[in-house]
Amino acid sequence: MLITQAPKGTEDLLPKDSYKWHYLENNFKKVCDCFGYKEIRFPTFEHTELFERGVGDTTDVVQKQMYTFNDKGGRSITLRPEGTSSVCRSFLQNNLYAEPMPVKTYYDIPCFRYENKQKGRLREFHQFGVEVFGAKGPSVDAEIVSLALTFLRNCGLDVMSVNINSIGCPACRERYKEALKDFLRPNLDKLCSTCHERFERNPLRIIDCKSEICQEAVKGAPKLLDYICDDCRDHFEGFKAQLDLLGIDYKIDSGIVRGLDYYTKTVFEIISGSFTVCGGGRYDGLIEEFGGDSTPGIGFGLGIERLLIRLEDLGVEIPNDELLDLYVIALGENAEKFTFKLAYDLRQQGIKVDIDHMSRGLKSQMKYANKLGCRYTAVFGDNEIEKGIVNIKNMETGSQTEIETDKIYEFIKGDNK
RNA sequence: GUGGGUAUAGUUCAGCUGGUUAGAGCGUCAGAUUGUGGUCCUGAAUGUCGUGGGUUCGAAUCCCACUACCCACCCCA
Repeated sequence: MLITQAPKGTEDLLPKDSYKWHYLENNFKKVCDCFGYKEIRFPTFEHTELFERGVGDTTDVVQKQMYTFNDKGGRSITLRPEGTSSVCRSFLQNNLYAEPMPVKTYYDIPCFRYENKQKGRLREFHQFGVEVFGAKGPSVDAEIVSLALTFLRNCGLDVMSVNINSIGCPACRERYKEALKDFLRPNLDKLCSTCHERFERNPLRIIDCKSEICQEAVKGAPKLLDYICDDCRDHFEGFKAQLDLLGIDYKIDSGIVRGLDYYTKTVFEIISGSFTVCGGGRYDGLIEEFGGDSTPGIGFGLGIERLLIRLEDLGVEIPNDELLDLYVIALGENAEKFTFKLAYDLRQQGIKVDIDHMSRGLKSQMKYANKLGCRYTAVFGDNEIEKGIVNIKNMETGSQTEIETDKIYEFIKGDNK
């Protein structure tokens, strides 16, 4: 049983669906290219400590969701739960800080988190991401949001909202935490048990607790935005101004806290339906945390599976541009040999051609061609081979054109434009 | 990790309060007078009824465990 069952929370990508992924991947690369981002690739696993330090060892991700094991050399290794930590590590290891700033990168990776499977939530999931280093002004913040939106819109996603917030720098957060605790303290006993525990350790989380009691207790609580320092405030105002400049609609959602420790100042989410399709923010202290010189950074992660689910729910058709140009049908043994060679020659020239491998009848081959989806079919029997002339059928219109066999390449190429 | 639901052909599902050879649509394959697909018509194949155990003369149907999926919490992409 186990051998015919993929591990929980993993999914196969089947041949009939792969074009969808290719479409999104190509689209993302193209958009990143237009925005001046270059691809970075890095290992699937890292030293466990990288994520403990980067993501934060009090976060859920690190505490209970990591795939961690000891390798044969006794090193503690973890399958990456996210991309940012690795990119920062690579930035330092490869001296990318010596390159012209800002350094703008993108990636397309699988990530791993051990948690309960649900729709749009897998143990191995895939994300597109972007990370920028060295630019501290708010225009980069707006740039990556606009990049994500451009990509999503190009994919056909039009139902979504952009929610933004600022969680300030560590200094403002400390001040705010104290204010929040002062506000909640009188009602401390009324909070739900988890929030009771959170009170000292991570009071910010109480704000978006779903329990009704806590929602009630949080009403009228001080807002983080009112406690951020002048520098953080200026940055946030600048961020909003840049979004306005681009005509991007957004909502300020003071509830966005994000579960990864490294975020500072800007945080944002792009929501569609019930999913956070894209989430990210600024992490100005992370490179320093890893031992580098203070370098601002910002990025986002975008869930591919979630995006695909949303596109499907909304009835958005992903175009399939991987269809065959030509399906060649052979009648009889002679023709099979002839078309096998013909297909090979056309394939050498870059035409997408397929042929029958089952020795089926004409009708079956036509049906097969139709199901595969192809632009043209050509039927070869002894007649065609002898005369060197064949009928090419346009599968969309049903019309046929008589052409010389050695003109097939020109015919299809000419039509490709 | 916690709570609830579901599990029947490739797929979506039907199968009444346990009773003989478990059904349908879609899909697949093959035909429709030996050279042209998509519509229509005809026919065929396919299930240890999620896995293991129990109750019973008898279980797809009732009970338990396990596994997977779905939903909520938690968290996040």
